[in-house]
Amino acid sequence: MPQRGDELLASRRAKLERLRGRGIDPYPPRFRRSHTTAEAARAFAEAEAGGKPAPEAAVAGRVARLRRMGKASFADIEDSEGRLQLFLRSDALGDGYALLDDLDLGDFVGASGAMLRTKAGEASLDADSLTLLAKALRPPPEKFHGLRDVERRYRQRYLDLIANREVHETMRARSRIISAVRAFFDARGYLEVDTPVLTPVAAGAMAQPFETLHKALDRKLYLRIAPELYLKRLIVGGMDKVYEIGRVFRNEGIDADHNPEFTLLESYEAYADYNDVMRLVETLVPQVALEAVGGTNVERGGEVIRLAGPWARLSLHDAVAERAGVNLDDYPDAASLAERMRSLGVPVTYAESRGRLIDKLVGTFVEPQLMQPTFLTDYPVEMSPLAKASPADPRYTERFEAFAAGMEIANSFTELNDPDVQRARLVEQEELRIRYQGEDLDRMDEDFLTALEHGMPPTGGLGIGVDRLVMLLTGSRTIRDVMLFPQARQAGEAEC
RNA sequence: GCCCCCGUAGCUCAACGGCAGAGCGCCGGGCUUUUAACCCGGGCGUUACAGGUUCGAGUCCUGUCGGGGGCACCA
Repeated sequence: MPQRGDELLASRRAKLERLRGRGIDPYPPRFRRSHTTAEAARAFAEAEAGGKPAPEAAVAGRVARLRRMGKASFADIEDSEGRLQLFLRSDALGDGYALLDDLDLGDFVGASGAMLRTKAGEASLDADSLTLLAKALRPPPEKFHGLRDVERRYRQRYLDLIANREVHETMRARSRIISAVRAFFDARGYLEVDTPVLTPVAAGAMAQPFETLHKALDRKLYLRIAPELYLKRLIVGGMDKVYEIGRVFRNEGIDADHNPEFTLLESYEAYADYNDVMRLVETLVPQVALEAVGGTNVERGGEVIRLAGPWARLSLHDAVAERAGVNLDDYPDAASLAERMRSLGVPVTYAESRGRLIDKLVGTFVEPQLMQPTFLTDYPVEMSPLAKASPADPRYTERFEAFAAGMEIANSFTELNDPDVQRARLVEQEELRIRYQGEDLDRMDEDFLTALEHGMPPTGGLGIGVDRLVMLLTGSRTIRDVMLFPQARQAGEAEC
């Protein structure tokens, strides 16, 4: 099947064969570089400042630009750290200059020589040898406009990385953020653990799971939607402070801040409660920001978001009363609340539970306004089956979610540790799912309930969406920009 | 799952229903300090795919595929 652009590929293949004909291996096994591009430039600048002779260097990278003249040329090569100009002269390279005839943009080369400042003032490597390290058989994206095609940016991320250098910096920031989060928990004596990704019950959150099959056991398994219930088993077992950073999978829609697989941080600390966790979060986020992006202020839509704590605290009840004008206590059941929301113009059906209605109310009137970091606290019990009820008012729980830039970034509660109450709450959720969503999936994790019956100490738990934290700290507008290989949107699977 | 928008050269983009174009890239030639190098010459294309309307379709219509945005879903 002939492809478009065949001539371009044929031209590169012809060069490949010519090189082989000249006894040049287009894919040599190694090249020893003495400096990265950035190191070479730095060493040169230091030598100049100290009045020392220009350093020798062996550098390597991908040819990003090529300015050919008759007997002298310039090639800009790129590695992960930056770009360096090679000054290639016929009299310095001798026969090696002929390599330029078969060199294309995108090829990898190595070069050695002394650093030199050109007439135009650019630090360059005055090459006395030039070696082909890998021939590129396909052309790189256009050098000036870069790669704009969103589909290819994500599906062929390597092209995006070649053409759009800022992607490298976002991913480095992501790596620094995760390292800083680890360092934060490690320094506080938390143990990092790994719990199962393949699980017999899709529990710990409400999302739809991905299913798979274990052949030898002939058993259906689910990719985890949250590590929560396993981490609590560890608290039961006496591991008092644990955390996990791992991938979870939710079979739900894809949009600017949802991807089917994403990275979730969860931590649990025995003898802590949700107030302790609030202090943890408002310490963690600014500290990570400082270490990973160099400051605690980030910009979002022209507004400066100040991450330094302490953060605002606002009860969900008061937030809804203030911003939606609805006193939740006046609408104790789903039907009356749905009626009230309709009068506010919120599109609701009567086939929604009270918890879901409140969630919609908060999502419509409260969350989008929470630009500065805010803890929204004391969620209604219907929305929080794993959280301990407030002793002062059992209609609410000791739970908070943290918002910044209008985005949920953390969820936490004083964990429910009464096994009988926990069972009753989970049974209630099962009934709601069957009644409102027609879901027949068994979500009861009996082993977890057994663990609770062995006794779990009072515990404060936390979940943070790591990708959203990276979005917040890097100013990214979509979750796809902070994940290297986001899921393509793709319409539903073929029906037949 | 629903609604709206988009798909043209390798890349970035033009083209009133009337001969498919430009810049970069690429190919040939020139050039020993360039910076999106420059100069001369060359369009390299199944206009996503399949049908339809029309004298004539990149453009209008239907469907399919892919993408983007919004809604729904995500306790």
